[in-house]
Amino acid sequence: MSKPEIHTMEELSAAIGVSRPTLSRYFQDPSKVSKSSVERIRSGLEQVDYTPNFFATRMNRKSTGMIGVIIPYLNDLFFTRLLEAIERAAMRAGYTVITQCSHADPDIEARAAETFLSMNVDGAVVAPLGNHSDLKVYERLNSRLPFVLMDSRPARLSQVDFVGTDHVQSTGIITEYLNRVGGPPVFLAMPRVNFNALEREAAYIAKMEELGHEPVIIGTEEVDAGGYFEAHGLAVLNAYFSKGEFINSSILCANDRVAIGALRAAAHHGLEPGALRQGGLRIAGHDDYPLCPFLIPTLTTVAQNVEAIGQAAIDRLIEKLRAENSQDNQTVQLMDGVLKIRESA
Amino acid sequence: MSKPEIHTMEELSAAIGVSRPTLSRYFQDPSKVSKSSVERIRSGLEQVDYTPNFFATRMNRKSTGMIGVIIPYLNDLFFTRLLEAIERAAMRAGYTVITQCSHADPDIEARAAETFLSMNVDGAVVAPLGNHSDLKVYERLNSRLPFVLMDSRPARLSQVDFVGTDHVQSTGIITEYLNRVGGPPVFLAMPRVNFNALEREAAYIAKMEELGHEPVIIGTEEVDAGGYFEAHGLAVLNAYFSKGEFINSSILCANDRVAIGALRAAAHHGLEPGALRQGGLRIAGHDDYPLCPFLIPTLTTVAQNVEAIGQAAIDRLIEKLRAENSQDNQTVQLMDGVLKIRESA
DNA sequence: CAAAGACTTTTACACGTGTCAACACTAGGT
DNA sequence: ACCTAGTGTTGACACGTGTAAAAGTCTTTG
Repeated sequence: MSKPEIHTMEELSAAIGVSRPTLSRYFQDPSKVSKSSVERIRSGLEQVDYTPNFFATRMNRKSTGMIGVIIPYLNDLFFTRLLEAIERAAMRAGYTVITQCSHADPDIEARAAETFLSMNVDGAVVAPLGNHSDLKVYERLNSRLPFVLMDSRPARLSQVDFVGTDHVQSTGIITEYLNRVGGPPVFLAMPRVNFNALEREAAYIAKMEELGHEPVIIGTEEVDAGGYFEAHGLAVLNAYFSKGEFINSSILCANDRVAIGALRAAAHHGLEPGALRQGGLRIAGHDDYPLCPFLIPTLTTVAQNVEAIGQAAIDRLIEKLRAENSQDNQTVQLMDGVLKIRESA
Repeated sequence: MSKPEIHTMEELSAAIGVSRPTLSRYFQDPSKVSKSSVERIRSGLEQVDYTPNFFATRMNRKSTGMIGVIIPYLNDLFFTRLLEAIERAAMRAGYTVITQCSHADPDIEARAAETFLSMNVDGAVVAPLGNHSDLKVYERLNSRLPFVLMDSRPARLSQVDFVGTDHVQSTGIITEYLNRVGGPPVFLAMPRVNFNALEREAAYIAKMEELGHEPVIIGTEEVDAGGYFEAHGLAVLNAYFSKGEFINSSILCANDRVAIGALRAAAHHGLEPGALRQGGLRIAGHDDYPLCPFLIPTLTTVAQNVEAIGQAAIDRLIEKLRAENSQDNQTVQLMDGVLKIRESA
């Protein structure tokens, strides 16, 4: 571009004849400057190429206007939906989101937390890694910042705000549904990489006992799935189907990605899971992964209210950082899951 | 934690009896400080809670060690794979990646670019939004920073480095394959939201003419798909299948997400696309979306070498920012696609 | 024992902007 | 023309760290 580059407010001040502090106030809130100055500055800015330095502006402000978010994986549409919900909510509230992905590595997660602290973010929202994460990282963030945990909750962490799905409810309704339409379901677990895996397992067991049935859990063993839940579901069920087991069962998968593998295993063995088959194979999932309506058959599942979880996490965070000194109590918000009945069960 | 918090190097200097400039050098490169001091600092740091202020450290350094990345969508596993590849490559090279998602909004994309400029990032990598993006944004970044475009390339943008897939080659080999095993394929287009959509269309047409066949393109019309490629493919093919059209054709989808919708449409009409059917319906995609091996049937496609694209983008960027003053020429790197033959075609 | 060398510390200034108190200015009313 | 109120501007200091030159200290070498 042909516009001359200007790098500091000082230069800009000299160029358009308005004092530097006035410019500073203009960039923060134009209404704090007289109309005549606003006009002069605005027309001046059209002649030159200038944007305030990001670091200098954040350095000695009380608030940086930034919220740090840590997500465990990116290659999972559930987390990307959650992230989008959070970014939208934060944007509406006027905050900038800085995202870090821990890539399933506790060291990276810890490093990201330190980065947020050194950046003086106004608050942090974290979706925990799971078993492998270092709880001290969360405690440290919680003690120094407005902090909210979401999606999955470490059992032994108290005094930390949490927003997520009520897995007792969500897993409960789908267990009940499967039991009603197809008999007592089997639970196809996923590798216990996060706390939700265990919560859903426990919720399944509780509901089954309430219904007077024996819980049956498969797939807890490690399978070489390369970190892909789909491959895990596929490998586990392939093994059982090959032996002729669970061919006519209702199978509740720990999440939709596992269920995608399960559907594939069924197809591979010529089985057609579905609600229309009387007494036959049924497969259901959990989460309402965006692809569910496009699978073959379309996947019955329980939807997590991702949008609400993201919004609530940001709402709670902002509530905390507005009332910094009030020592309010721990808040736990659990959203209900919604049954999505489709073809597969 | 019980460790006393220290907020400035000055305080730290007083606390452990080492001068502040020495501390500054220690944090940048411990080898620039004598062993005795290193030992003293290290043991001192274990007694207190201190991390250097992120903004202050970046403010008057020549290099911020940060690379800005802009991605159009998050809810697409292709882009998340690309992002992961980039993050890994950047991390290996010692750079911190700042990611911004433009959410398919050119205004957000432009704002993200300005943010990067105001942060003095060392370089920027952008996957363009597509038709709607403002080319001036890229030109501006390119004129002020080491800059690399990836994945999709605006036709009218010259003098900008690019890394992506050679769609003439990739679309060519799958067109040829389909033609060989199932007769001349139809091209199921996707909404022309990005430049790759057009490049693949053109490559398909060229290959068909080379083979002496009439190209047939469907699905260019807007369908109300809510931004989901899967829904687009489903809606378009549902309409044709209902009329009995293309029921025995080879269908090349513009990408795998469209193909997922296409598979669903086939299933909905009781059709079974697959290589094993002589002369029947075949469906293929493009990209090698991670779910391809789990679809029913598993999806034949052309794999983009995502890992290589990410690595090459970072390599090129670093090459540029190391040799800032050398006015080297534009570099365009096109990676070959690899045919992935599975069940669907 | 003195001189050279290797570090370290000190001193001083710089980065670009926020912030507040003190100041200058304009407009309105008498 | 004068005073006051109100608003806008300016000067001065602050934020936390990087950086370079000068001065200091200590160890090693002749």
